[in-house]
Amino acid sequence: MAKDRKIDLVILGLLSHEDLTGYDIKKRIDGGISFFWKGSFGSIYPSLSAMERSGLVQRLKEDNESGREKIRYHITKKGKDQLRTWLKDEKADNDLKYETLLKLYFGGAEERDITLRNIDIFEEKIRRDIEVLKMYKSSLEKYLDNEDHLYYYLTVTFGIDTYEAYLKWCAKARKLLKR
Amino acid sequence: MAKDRKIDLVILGLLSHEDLTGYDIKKRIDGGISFFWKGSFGSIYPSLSAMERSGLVQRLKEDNESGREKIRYHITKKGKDQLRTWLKDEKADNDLKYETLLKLYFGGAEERDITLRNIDIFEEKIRRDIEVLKMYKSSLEKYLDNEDHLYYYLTVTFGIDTYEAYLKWCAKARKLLKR
DNA sequence: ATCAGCATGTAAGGCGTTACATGATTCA
DNA sequence: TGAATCATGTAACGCCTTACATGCTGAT
Repeated sequence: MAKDRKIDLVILGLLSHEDLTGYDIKKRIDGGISFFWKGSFGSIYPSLSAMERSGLVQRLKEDNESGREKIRYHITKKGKDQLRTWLKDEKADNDLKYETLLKLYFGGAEERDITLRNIDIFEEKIRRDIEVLKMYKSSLEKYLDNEDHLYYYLTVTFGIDTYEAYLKWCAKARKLLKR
Repeated sequence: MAKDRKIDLVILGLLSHEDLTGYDIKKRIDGGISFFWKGSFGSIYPSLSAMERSGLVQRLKEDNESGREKIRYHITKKGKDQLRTWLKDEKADNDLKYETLLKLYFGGAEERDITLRNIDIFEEKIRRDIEVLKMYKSSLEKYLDNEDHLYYYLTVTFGIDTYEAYLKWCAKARKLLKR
């Protein structure tokens, strides 16, 4: 039952780049990292409150121009230390749940057409997603001398490379199933 | 809050191949499908009880040779229908959580050596896992005329192909980071 | 005026893990 | 005789999602 709220680390990581509101954090997660991590408001806001209580992040007093409620957070020294401790920790679980592969594995319970259709759907989704990643890639390529951008770039190329492997596999699988 | 216990489908899928005990099911999950799905006793046994109550699976009366407690389950007609309905359902969420990529993305908070080390660890794990997959592959190749084996084979090649893409990416990433 | 997007948060509940509890059997 | 494996199950608890609740702001 070790405390293992990965969302905390995601938030600390994002805050190590810039000060952000909970809403901003959600947008950052939905943007560049959503293909390998997800997060909802229902986990972000409680995490921010908890981390504020334990001194990992700080509320910034906004020059409340409007009166609109908006809480921007800043990472503290303690928060940065926690982030670095996690980065240095050698264990990392990559927890993959491919429902598509599950359906493929149990495909024998239905007609082949069903499996072929499921592969098509998977492929279509990947084709759409890879386009987005390629756009990210080309905009990141221009600033590889920026340290952070280099890291973003590497995650994006990871995505593109694996997605391309998926697409090649789809073609092979289709061929095998159509025989 | 839609009921969405995927473990139920995993179990129904496995039972569509053969009658199994809860313990057997755990072994099957840890074997061929663990690289894309996981499951623990704490979810398997409650799922079996629930599915028995709703008539998706049936206990088999063992010719209790020994007296040793052992409950083998059989999938019912209703269970098979549920499995097929799921296979035909076009939505499939492939939920990937790569903690390694998260650490990579936030790598800027530490020295490059840390990131390089994390890539090494990732690569070592993949190299080990790909060997296992290749063994599965070569034993499955002999029986591709068997419908079920064809499906197992396809999931295994999916794993091998993507893992090979990971390995290529590791080399590229290392090169970029060492400049 | 209306609607999309900005912005924060809570409540209920589902899913799943880890740890625990228990005991039989097989094999060295 | 002791360890590994077979075998079933429960309890506690953690994490997260979905849905709900609320209200402001900016653009059309």
